[in-house]
Amino acid sequence: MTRLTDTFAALADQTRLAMVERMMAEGELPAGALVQDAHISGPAVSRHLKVLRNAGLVQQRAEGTRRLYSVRPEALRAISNWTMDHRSFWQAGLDRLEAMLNEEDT
Amino acid sequence: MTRLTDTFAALADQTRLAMVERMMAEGELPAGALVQDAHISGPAVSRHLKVLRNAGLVQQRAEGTRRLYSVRPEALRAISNWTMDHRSFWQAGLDRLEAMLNEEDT
DNA sequence: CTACTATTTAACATTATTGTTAATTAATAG
DNA sequence: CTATTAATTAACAATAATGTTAAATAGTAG
Repeated sequence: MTRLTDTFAALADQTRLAMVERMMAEGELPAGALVQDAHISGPAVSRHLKVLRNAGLVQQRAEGTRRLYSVRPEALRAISNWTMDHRSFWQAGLDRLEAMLNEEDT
Repeated sequence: MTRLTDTFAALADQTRLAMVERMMAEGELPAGALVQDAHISGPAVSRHLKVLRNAGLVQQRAEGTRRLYSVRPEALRAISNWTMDHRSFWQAGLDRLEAMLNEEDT
């Protein structure tokens, strides 16, 4: 199991957070596509991906010479669970959350 | 506004995460009380508190010679909001979340 | 096999982070 | 004023993180 601090550490960097958000929005992406957006070198991106992978935040799949990366939902769920575990602390009342739920879905 | 990456960075350390969790559970605590639990020196704890403060995760209040620290709910809410913003990605169905809500509250 | 493309690993420099002990600041007690 | 308690800042060492360029690895094409 990945420790929560490792998950947080993986997201404690603008470049990595942006990569993760992009993957969540666009789905699986090859390393090369992620290099385009990041204003850093390929090797740097490659290592950021390694960090994300070691933290269990993304998974890798090979397709020919490409490496396709995608976010692992479990990792995000772990964060969500943690905030939920402490919901009583930061949430004044249930109203806000319920409103959010009712708003977006259906 | 604190950047989300700063919030994650603040929680990317076992010592700090433990301190935050303890403050959420027990409420406002003097720096000294946090030193007890952490197996590191006072100055080290002091700097961890500074990191948490700079990240907007905790707030400080003076009472005599003591410094009372407490977690800022907004910070936790920011994380929760982020996971919620990407809920559609990590959440298979609404079932799980709704179950959680109905379970703990009334 | 050679060349080309995609990506990672290696080697290295720079800057951040974290811990320690010693010194400083600040409030209160006598 | 001096001593005591609470906590922080200073100075320093050790380790980790991040970026760069050059080299290596691995498919695919001809």
